[in-house]
Amino acid sequence: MTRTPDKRSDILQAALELIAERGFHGSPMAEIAEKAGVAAGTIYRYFESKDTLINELHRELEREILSSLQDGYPSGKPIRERFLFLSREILRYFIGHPLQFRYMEQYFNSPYGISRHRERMLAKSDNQDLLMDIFEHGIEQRILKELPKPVLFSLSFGPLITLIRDHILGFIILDEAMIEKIAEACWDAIKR
Amino acid sequence: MTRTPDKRSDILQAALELIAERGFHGSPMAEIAEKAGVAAGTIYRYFESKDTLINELHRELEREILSSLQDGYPSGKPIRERFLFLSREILRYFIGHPLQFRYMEQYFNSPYGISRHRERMLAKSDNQDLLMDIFEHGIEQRILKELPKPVLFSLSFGPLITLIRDHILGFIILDEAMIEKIAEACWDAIKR
DNA sequence: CCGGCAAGAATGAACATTCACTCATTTTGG
DNA sequence: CCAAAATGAGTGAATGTTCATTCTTGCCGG
Repeated sequence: MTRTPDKRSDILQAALELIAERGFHGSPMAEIAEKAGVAAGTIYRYFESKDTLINELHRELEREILSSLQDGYPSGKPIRERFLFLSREILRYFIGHPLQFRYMEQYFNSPYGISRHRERMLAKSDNQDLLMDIFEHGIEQRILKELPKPVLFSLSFGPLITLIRDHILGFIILDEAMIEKIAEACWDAIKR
Repeated sequence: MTRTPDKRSDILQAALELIAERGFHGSPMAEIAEKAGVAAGTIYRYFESKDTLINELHRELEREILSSLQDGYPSGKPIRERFLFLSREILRYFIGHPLQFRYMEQYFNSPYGISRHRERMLAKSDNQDLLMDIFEHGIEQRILKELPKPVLFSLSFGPLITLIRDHILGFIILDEAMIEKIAEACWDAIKR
């Protein structure tokens, strides 16, 4: 852990690294503190509890990922192209950020993530969700299959999650050519 | 918990129910024992440790699921039909067995499952794997996309996992008509 | 048919450990 | 020189596991 003047960031970074590779329960506060180059008690000056730390870290990662996806997004282009852009970018982002992926996975497979998921699904207006927009218009224009949006979502992103995990665990290698083929296969799943 | 003469089964059943809904860490041995109508120490007459209990439960569930998938499998029929059969059956099985699904999910997102996954991926001959057979012949006969088998696997089963979870959490409802459409969408993802 | 008895099964209180969190004390920096 | 920041030993609760003790069962000699 390289010490910086910003202890809060050090703590978040240490938590990310530890939790990504050992899970929430394999990451005691004492160890996070040590990795961050900070005393155990210090964490509680920046985060109310372990739960708070975990949730705030999730929020920060989510923000980073969303902003990375918006970067270079071809708003004006056809639906197919926009969809392929997002699929490719998600694959690339997580392949380049395995810790973030492992953390998010842990998070979503825990009580934290499930309640968060619940909030999102029941939320009236889902902020600026690029994907929902694609699905909405894609169905209207008869380009996409006429399925509920959560189903379209699962068809396109379910495989990506599984594949990224297998890549990170070293079972397969996703190079650029493979990424392209996968994005297109996902498109085939949802297109009419 | 209904008491039966078979304490081992009682313990496994209690563990399944508790862990499925609260996770490994929300399920202390004392509580599993109580739910099984057994004293804490008794569990250790049947299972060496909590880890052993968790792994043996996984094995039993896996056996049940596999045997359920083999039941009625249309061996002689064309590849497309066999694939659709498996997709539908997996959806149906887990929709009818939500505890089993939640348990398996917990398991695969834990150190237990990751090492198990590793074993499987590196195993030479994967016993009688119906799916790998479909992929193998599908590629040969130019029916399926020419992609590595793990990729075909993710494309077909990644979405199912996500969808089953959303169904169990109550976010969507998968009826028979929807199951059919989903299985066909998965087929579109892998077919040439 | 009975009474006692040995062996396995079951019990649950006690133990050791782990871990999130606290707080009296020390260090830092302006 | 003092207020805010940081420290880390200490605390109490939770939990996996053990084991001395109790209970159950089935057998056997009388």
